[in-house]
Amino acid sequence: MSGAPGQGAPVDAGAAGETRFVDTYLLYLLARASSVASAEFHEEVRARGVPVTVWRILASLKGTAGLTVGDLARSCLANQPAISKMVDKLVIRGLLSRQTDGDDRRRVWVRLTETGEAEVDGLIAAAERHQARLLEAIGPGEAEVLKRALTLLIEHAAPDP
Amino acid sequence: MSGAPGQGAPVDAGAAGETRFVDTYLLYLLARASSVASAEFHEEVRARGVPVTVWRILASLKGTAGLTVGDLARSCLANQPAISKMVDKLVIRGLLSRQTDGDDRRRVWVRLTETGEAEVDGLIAAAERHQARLLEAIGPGEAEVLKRALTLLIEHAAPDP
DNA sequence: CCTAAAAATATTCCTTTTCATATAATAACG
DNA sequence: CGTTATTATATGAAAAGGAATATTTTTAGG
Repeated sequence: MSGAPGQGAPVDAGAAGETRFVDTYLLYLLARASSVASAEFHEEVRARGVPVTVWRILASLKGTAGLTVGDLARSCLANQPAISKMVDKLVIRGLLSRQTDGDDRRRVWVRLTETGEAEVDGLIAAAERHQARLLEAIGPGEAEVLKRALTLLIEHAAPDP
Repeated sequence: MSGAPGQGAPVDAGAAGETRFVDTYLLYLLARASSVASAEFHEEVRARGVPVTVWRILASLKGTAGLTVGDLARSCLANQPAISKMVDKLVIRGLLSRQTDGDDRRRVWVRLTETGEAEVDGLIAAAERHQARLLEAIGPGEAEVLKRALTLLIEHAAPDP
């Protein structure tokens, strides 16, 4: 008696008539693009035993002389408490160091240790290889168009605080 | 914008002229654009007492005759167990219904109830208002360029199963 | 100065997500 | 057909994340 839904064939995921609101919704398109473009590389990162959040923390610090906890959180697109806790663990694991600022003792500088540098260097090399493949797949011209449009969007959507 | 992460410009890298790897990394630019562009509206959604995951579930179902749990999870860019559990709660709250497929009893169809439809209609109206403002801010031509580039990226990065 | 407000980080509590696996049903194949 | 593989969803323990708040330090105002 448990009939099939709607008697006729119900929708499958998105094969037929895409009349859903979300399919024309810019924020969804953005989220989806980010998700699918990152999926493959994030898989590779996890396969190396590195959670994506950790990758973001390490990558954000690379090329800096250290970031405060708050700036690090913003760079990781994450909340401050989440980063605070994750930094704890990475300090324990020897990848990061913490140091209270000398002038303003509320602030805490987070830096890569030698071990952390080595770890992130390998990850960045992998990221660059992946990005090269991705850019080749979509074409360099298209990549430039995309980057420019994204930058413009970021500027318009997020006025500097 | 109390709890919303991810706004703002690239973090100060310290010495002038220094450029971090992430600041030229396409996947980071994408994640940041998505985060920044969504932050304001997600704040509005949460202010209505709706977690973002719930918004995604409801919005994904709108305009369909139901989705299976797996398809719903993919549409929400989330894991299957997470969606399975959240659907549980929304069924209890009367926003969704579950029904096992008649032909293939492994599959479970998830649908909006009348209450769920009413809830999502209000959210979608808000989303459309927000999107209109966003598109106006970046300009309609730019929006088209962006949508086209994102669609292309999705097609190239996501091999359809 | 002294006190009130603001800022940066840490902490607490609770919800959600994740990872791995269990369960159940269908498909495939000899 | 019976057995093995595969697919879809659910479940359970552990980790992560988020909202609210505490703590410490600095800044501002009178």
